[in-house]
Amino acid sequence: MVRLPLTPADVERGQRLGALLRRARGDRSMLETALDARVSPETLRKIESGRVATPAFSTIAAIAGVLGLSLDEVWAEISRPEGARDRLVS
Amino acid sequence: MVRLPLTPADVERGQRLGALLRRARGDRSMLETALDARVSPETLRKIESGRVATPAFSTIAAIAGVLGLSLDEVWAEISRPEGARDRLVS
DNA sequence: TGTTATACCGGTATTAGAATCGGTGTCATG
DNA sequence: CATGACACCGATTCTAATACCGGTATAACA
Repeated sequence: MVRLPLTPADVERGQRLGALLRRARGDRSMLETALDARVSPETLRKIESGRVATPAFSTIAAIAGVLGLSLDEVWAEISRPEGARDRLVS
Repeated sequence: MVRLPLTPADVERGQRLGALLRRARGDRSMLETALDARVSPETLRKIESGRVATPAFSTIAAIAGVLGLSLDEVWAEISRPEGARDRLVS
């Protein structure tokens, strides 16, 4: 294998990331947020909808900067499914 | 255009990111660090040598986690070239 | 109604990240 | 000297991120 396909864990983490960003955006315009972060509105929409599982570090950093989010907190949130519902393979 | 090529600014930021990670790794083994972060040793080497300009958020988060780095501080360091006054490891 | 603005979606194009392989250099230790 | 363990490099493979396009839907408003 050369470029491993996304694992289900990757996909789920991407969905949590998207949901988090959408919540944090609140009632702000998606268009304005994307332009402020200097990313394409399509890219922001795909990330928010969970269709981009592993976006670039710089992309997330730019969006988080616009939304006033801490990258450390974002990572902590999405890497452990909140609610402490750890359903890993035992 | 469809997928914009990397800008010189992207490349330079990638190089700063790599240099920062390498300094933070200190005398730790590159192999051990990569395995702990669950990334390929080649990937870590490419990021440290600045040959991967825009790595994935999850990749950097995993490496930073192993090295005990704050993602917010990493981003702050590499996104402003002027403040390149890194006196972490001398 | 028609217009405007935003969000959403499928399809597509193109670059780039992530990983493997094979080989080289080095340094320690047997 | 030989061997083993890392680090490094170039080439290659293959998937995924980013972005643009055309179209649809919806709501606000003149």
